[in-house]
Amino acid sequence: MAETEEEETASAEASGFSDLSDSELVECLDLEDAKVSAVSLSKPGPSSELPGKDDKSLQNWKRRLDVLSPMERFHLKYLYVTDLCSQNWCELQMVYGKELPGSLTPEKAAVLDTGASIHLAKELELHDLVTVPITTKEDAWAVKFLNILSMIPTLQSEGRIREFPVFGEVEGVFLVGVIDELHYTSKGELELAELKTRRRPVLPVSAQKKKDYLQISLYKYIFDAMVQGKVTPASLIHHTKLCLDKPLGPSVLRHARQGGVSVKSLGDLMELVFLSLTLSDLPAIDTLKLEYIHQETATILGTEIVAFEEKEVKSKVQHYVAYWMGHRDPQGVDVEEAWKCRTCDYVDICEWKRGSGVLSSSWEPKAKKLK
DNA sequence: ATTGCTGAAGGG
Repeated sequence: MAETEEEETASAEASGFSDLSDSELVECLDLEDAKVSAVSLSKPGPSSELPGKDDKSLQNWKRRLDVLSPMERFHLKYLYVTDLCSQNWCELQMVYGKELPGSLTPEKAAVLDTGASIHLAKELELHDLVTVPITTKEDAWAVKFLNILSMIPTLQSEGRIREFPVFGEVEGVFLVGVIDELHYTSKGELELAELKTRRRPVLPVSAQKKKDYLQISLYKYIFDAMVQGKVTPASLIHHTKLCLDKPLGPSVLRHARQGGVSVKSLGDLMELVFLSLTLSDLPAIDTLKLEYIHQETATILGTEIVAFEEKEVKSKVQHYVAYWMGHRDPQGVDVEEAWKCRTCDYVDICEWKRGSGVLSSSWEPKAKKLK
């Protein structure tokens, strides 16, 4: 389907700041007032501050003042693994990122783009990419499932795959992510390898490493659960609200047939994936490896084998999930990590007030344009 | 829309 010039312009704008609808704007502003307002509504106070006087808009107003959990407020049914990782870096920054999408500085975006194309180049070393047009989220998940169905045998026969999709419940929240690389080592162990490209030719500071540990630990946690049959089709459907009876798009069906998979419905496909995951003799991930390379020169800056600490991962996730479920307010960084604010795009709107003893004058406030 | 929805990761 062809797009007109006008439509393309409109969709480009929609990816930026101006994308906020009226209701979303209200929701943002309500962040701090929500609880107070909810209380004041219970008494028949002066209605002059309410917009409109008829029942309908009053009800609307009330609904918006309801204390919604962040999952509800952002209309999320699941989270990305990298959401929790951003949360690990700075929870408030992550929240601002959700509220004001597309506000990265061009400099940062360029570094991310470089990283993304290095990853893409590595992926293309292993396989070709095929574009499959999709129209529904059911189509999107179907393509993900078809990828899994083709990748599992490839891993078992050739010993290496990249960009393996993972999904599953962790501490009450459903997580979706993509494992950078899985391969068997010479010892026959299944190793997860995560490549991190860096702008400067130096190893990351420990805060960055911790975030990367969390990322690959979550991947292992979810992957292991998948191959152990703990991620069931029922759980997947429950969290994603996929419609099994919605017919798959023609391009998806054609792609499936070309890949030798004869399925008619999404339900069929999910059952096949479940069987393939659990009956292909896939082991749990044995080792977690992080590799840091310099973007410009591809110099290896360092390689780390990370120990999987299940209890630590779980308790971290519990803490993060408490925010998403609305059990606690979001937090900014501790004073010791205030250096992170120096490169934060939201530094000039951030309301995180340092606790004891740090004056805002020592913060060299740096005006940054949000775009 | 009196309403709905998601490529994930990309680096600091």
